[in-house]
Amino acid sequence: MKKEIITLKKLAEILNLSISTVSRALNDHPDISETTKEKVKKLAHTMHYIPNLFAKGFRKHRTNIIGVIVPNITHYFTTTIVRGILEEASKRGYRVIISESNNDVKKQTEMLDTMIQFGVDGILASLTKMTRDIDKILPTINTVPFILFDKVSTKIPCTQITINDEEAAFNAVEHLINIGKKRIAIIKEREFSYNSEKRYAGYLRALKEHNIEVDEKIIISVDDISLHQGKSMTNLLLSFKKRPDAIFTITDSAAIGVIKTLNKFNIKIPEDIAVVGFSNNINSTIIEPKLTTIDQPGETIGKTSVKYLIEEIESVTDNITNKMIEIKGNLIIRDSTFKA
Amino acid sequence: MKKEIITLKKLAEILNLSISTVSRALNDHPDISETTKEKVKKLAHTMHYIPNLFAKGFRKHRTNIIGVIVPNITHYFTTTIVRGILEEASKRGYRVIISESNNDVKKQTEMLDTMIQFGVDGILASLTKMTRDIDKILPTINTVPFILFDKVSTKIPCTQITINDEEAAFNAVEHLINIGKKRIAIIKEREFSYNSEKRYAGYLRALKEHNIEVDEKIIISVDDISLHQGKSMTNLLLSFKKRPDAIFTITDSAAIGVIKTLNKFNIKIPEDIAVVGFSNNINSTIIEPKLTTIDQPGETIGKTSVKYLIEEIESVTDNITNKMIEIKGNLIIRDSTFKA
DNA sequence: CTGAAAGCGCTTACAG
DNA sequence: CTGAAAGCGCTTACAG
Repeated sequence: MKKEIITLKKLAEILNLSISTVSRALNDHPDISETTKEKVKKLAHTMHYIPNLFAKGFRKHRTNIIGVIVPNITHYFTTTIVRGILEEASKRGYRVIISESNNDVKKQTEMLDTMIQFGVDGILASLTKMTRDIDKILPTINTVPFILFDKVSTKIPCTQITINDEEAAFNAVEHLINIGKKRIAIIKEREFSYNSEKRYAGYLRALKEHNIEVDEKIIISVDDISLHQGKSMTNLLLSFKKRPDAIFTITDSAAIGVIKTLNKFNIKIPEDIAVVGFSNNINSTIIEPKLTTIDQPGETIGKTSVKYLIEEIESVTDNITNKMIEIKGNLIIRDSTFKA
Repeated sequence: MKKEIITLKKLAEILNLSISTVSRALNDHPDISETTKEKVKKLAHTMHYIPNLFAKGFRKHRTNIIGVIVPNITHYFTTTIVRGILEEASKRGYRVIISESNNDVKKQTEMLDTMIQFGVDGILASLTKMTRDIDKILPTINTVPFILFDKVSTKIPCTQITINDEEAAFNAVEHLINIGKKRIAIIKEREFSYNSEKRYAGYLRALKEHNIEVDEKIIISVDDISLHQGKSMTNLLLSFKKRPDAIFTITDSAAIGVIKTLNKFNIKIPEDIAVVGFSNNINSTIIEPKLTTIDQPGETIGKTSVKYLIEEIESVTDNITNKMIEIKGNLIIRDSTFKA
């Protein structure tokens, strides 16, 4: 079933040229005459010559493969990043190998090792939730160009690409203030997470700049920021004597849980309680009322990550300065905060 | 910054052994004495020897890479398949390279070529919507083991893995009949699509087996089966004198459009009109009422595809019989058809 | 049980 | 402008 494989050697034999010349002709080496080049290229074309990229990569100590690790490939936002990565990588002649850590730190470490062993030219990683033992990751950073995106950690010395969490959250909360809300609750993550902390910081700054007192009671921290937690925390918030008039959650899924619960109790959104999420999931327009949220430009994050990674890979010098890149997220105002 | 690379040669020098012996020791060749093996393995371990898989693959004419092509990586169902593929492939020692065709036939062809050129051991593909010119795909099938999943085409002679579209649709429609519905509309795709046709066939069979007359008026075909089309086709259906009492759509997104429109007109679901989708998207539990639908076990489809592909890759004989594998989807009954 | 040697398909200094 | 040769890191028939 296998077709005969055409190699440089075969072409050389047919053309009565040396392998070196054929190789150089195909690579447009300036030393080779135009006539020879044409001859060689023509034959290569008609015989459907396909260079063996493995031999090439092996020879050049380069594989042109980028390794990508994500915690969960089924998250919509992640897939938009992946799309950006695939597009930019393929445009620049790189292939992409993807692994999913399933938020398992051990798996993540294994995958990093496997990728190194496999000979990827560089790695793009989004960390698992609980990546505390940075020790396991540091060795790989020193082996191969390494960049973090989305779920990052300042403890790891490398270039990191995130959304402008703090500023975007600030804008979201300021929007709530602008529509007249004065008692704004936040639902965030309890465990330290870069994104959650930044968004919380943005929340605090917005309140401060608008002289709104911070009330610890309506700052809710949960272990697992999910639709389910959004529901139960809303129940909690509704049980307070002084109910909030707006709820900002650091993810859309939690925000959807909030809306579902408010709907259940026939609480008017946004009049009684406004809701803002973060991510612009596909779900955010399925729920009624549609959710005001921050659109995270996943494709841009993916493309940018690839750009910086390839820069490191192809850089001739070894002294790379680590950068913190923030991609702008945009507030999308929908019915959950605004009544047309 | 690059660490020194340990090779077989280096190990051999240190141990005063030949490269061949070291290689064999590491690969547990029976000829090598236990003492030597131990010595070699110990040093390899302490020196963190990592075999160069590219050299290995190059030597053995095998890359242990599987190429995967999907039309749209952001679709939830696709990501669950991808998850299954990644898991099964990694378990069997294969890496996965993913490409997204964006439903562009030309891109799809290019990607197939690139993958072949890159030397993947086999390809797993889900086709673009309009893959009519099979000619472009046939050459690759003859070059490398090739399997289709999800979006398949009977015109291509290869093993194909799909959900049991016909049967699942039959079950869905029979369920509607069982809850007392007698005038069941279907929203399907106009252009020939394997999945759509199969689901339509299941619909017809269910009506037939229950002696319900087929009414062409409520068999709606659209170009693009989307939420938006779900909405407009519902408007159309509602304009009929004889309205349907149930709507079966061949995708969840269309079904969600249906529900949104019915909600808008305060039509009771499921009492006045019941709704069934197909896929079990995440969205199907966000919408109210929650959507009855067919759960497609994406992970199983992914794993099964990998299983059959690797079987072909590692098969010694060339005569492989093409199989049509159907993975069972399960009807998930929710509020859009059932009132507890 | 171990080693020398060939070879996978390519690139590239070196020589002419 | 072209060629012979070395070498990337590994495996494996062949020989001893």
